[in-house]
Amino acid sequence: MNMQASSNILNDAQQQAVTSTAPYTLVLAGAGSGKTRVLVHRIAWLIQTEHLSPYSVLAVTFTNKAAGEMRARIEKLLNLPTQGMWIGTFHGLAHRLLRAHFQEANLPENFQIIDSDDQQRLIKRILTSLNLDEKQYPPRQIQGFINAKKDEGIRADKFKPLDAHGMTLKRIYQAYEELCQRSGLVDFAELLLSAYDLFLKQPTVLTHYQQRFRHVLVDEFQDTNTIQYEWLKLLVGDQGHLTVVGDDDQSIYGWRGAKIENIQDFYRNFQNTLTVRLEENYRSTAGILKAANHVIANNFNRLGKELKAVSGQGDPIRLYTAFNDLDEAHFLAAQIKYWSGHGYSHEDIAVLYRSNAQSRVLEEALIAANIPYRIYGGFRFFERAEIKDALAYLRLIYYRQDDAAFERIINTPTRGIGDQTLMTIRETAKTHHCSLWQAVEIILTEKTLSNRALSALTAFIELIEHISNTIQPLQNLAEQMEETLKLSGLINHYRQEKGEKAQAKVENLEELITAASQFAPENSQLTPIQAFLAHAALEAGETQSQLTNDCIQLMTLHTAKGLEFKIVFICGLEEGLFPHELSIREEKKLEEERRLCYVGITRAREKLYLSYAENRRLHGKESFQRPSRFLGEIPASCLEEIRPKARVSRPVTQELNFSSSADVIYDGLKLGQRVHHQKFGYGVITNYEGHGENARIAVKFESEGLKWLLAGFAKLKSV
DNA sequence: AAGTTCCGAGTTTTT
DNA sequence: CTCGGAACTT
Repeated sequence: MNMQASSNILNDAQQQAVTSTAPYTLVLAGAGSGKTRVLVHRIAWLIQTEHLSPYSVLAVTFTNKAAGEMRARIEKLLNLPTQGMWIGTFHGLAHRLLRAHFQEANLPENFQIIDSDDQQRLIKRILTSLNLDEKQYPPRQIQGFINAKKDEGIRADKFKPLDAHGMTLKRIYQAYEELCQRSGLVDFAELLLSAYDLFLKQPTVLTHYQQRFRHVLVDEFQDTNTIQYEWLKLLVGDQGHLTVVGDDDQSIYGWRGAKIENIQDFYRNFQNTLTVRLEENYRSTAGILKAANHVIANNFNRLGKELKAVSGQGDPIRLYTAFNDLDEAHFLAAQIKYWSGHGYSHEDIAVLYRSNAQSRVLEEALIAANIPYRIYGGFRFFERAEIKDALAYLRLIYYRQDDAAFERIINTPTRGIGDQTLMTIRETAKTHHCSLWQAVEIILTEKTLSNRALSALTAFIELIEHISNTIQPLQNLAEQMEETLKLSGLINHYRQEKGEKAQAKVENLEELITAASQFAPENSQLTPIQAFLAHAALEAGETQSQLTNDCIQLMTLHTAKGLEFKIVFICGLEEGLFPHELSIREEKKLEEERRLCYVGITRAREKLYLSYAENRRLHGKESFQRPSRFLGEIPASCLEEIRPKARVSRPVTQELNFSSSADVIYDGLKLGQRVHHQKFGYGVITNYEGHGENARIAVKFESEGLKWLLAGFAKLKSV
C-alpha cells in the first residue's frame, strides 16, 4: 500500500471530489492518484456529513474484486455494515434487478445466466439447424457480432442488414434470441440489455429506483459501453446525482465495446458537471511518471492530464536490447534473481507482456533459473468443463427448459445417446417450438426412434427425475451437490479414469462440494441452488488458489490494470508485437495500444525494466523485429541502456549442440547418451538447455518420441 | 466412443 | 511452432 492509503488526509483535489455538491461530478483520476479512496470517502461523506441514507447509494464497478474491495473499505471507514447499500458490478446489479422484476422483464422466474462458452455452443447449434457452414460463419465471429449489437442496444429486429451476409447474420441473431427466450437463458450482454429495457419499458419500476437511488457512483467509467451508459442515464434521471470516476488514458477495452467517448463527452452530456482532476501520483517514482507522461502525450484524443510525482526521482528506467526472445527471457530471469536477493520478494515483481503467447519462453527461463512464478489468466474454477457439467445437472434439475444444460449433460458421462439421437431431439424441438426436454417427452410418447435409443432416453429422463426427487428434501446445498455428483455418475466417471487429468477433475469436483458448503448467499430472495448457480455464472472464481505464495507475477498488460508492483518488467517492446500488428494501421487502435503502454509503465512503483528482442520466433518463424515506437517516445534522459554481458542464442541446429559440447549437463548425462526413464522407457539425449538440476533435457524416446524433461525431476538413468 | 491424424489459425478478457 | 477443432479411424 502506498503512503496515502494509510493516512486519512485528502489532498485538495481529492477533497474537492469527495465533497462535490454538483449534481454531476466527473473525477479524472490518473494512475495511482487514489481513485478508489475518493470513491470510498465520497460515499462516507455523503452518509456522515450529508446524512444520506445508505439505502440511497448505488455504486457500480466492473469486476467483483473491485466491488468487494469497495464494500470492505466503506465498512472499515464508516465502521458500519454496508446494509442496504447497493454495491456491485453492472452485471451483478442487472441480475438483481431482473430477478426482482422477472415478470416485468418478460423472463421466466428460473432464468439462467450463460457464459460465453455456453453462448458459443448455442450459436453452433443454431448454425447447424439453419444449415449454415461454420467456415463461412465462424461461431466466434457470430458471437462477437451478437454481443457487439447487444452492447449497442440493438436487438435482432432493430438490426438493418446492408447485404446478403448481413441478412444471414440477422437470421442467426433472431434464432439465437428465440432459443434463449424459449430456454430461459440470459447471456452477459443480455443482462445489461434486459435491465435497460426494464427501465425503459416499465416506468413504474424506473421511478421506484430513481427515487431510491439519490446518488449513483461509477468506478472505471472509461470502460462503460453504450448500454451501460444508457442504463445509468435512465436510472439517474433528472433528479439523481451521478459521480463517475475514471481515466480516459487508461481506456484499453475499446475492442470489447467500451466507449471512451462516454468519459470524453461526459461534461457535454451532463450540464453542471464539476470536473476534478486527480494528478498527484502516490505510487511511482518521478522518472517512471515522466516516461508515462511523455508516452501518453502522443495521443491526440485526450481530456488532458499530467501525473505529478510525490515520490523522489528514483532509479532510471532500464532498457535491454536482447538478441532474441530467449536472450530476453534469460536477461529477465537474471535480473529477477538479482533483485530477489537484494531486498525484494518475488511477489514484488511482475513481468508484463502484450500477448499470452509470449509467456512460454519466459516460463522456461524462470523454470531453468528456479524462480517461482504464477501466471494470471487462463481457466477459472467455475469455467472448468467438469464443474460446468456438474452445475448443468443442477440447472436441468432446477429448470427442465434449460437447453444449454441439457445439451451439455445428455451424454456426459456417456450413456449411449449419440449424435443421431441428439439430431432427432433437436429436430423435434424445432418443429414443436419446445425445449429439448419436452422434445424427448414427445419422442418417448410417439416412439419415433429405435428401441435402443428410446430406452437410453427413458433412462436419462428417469435419472434426472430421480436426482431431482432425491435432492429436493435435502436442506443443505453441499449435500445436494454431493448427491448430484454421485447419482449422475459424473464423479465415478472420472474416478475410473486413470491419469493426472482425471484425478485433477475428481479433486475439482470435490472442491465444488466444499465451495457449496462454504457458500453464503447475499440476499435470501433466491433459493440456495439458484443463488449458487448465479454466483458461479457471475463470479468465475480465482484463476488459481492463492496457496502459491511469494511468486513472480506473469500477466498480460491488460490484466495488470489496477495493480501495482515494486518492480515491473515490460517485455517484447517491438513493432508488430506492441503495438500489435493488427492495431498499427488505425489511429484509434494505435492510441489504445499507447494507453496500454501507459497502463504498463504506471504499474511500477520503484523500478521499471523495458526490453525488446531483435529477433523473435513468431508463428514458428524467426523474424527481425524493430524496437517499438513507444520506446522512442520515452525521453532519453529517463532511460539507461543495459549492455549485454553474455548473450544467449538459440541453438541453430542440433548438430551445433552436438559438436560444440561434450560436457556434462547434469548427473553424468551428456548429449547423445542413451538413457532410461521410468515412464517413457529408453531414449537418446538429443538436445538441452542450461546445466544442473534445472537444465531442460530433450530425449528422443523409442516409443514416446521427443520429450523435454527437467533434469532434476526426470530421474534419467544412463544406460 | 475413444483414439488417431490432419488442417488452419495465430491480440487483448470480464461479466 | 503449438494448440484446438474437425474429420477420420478403430
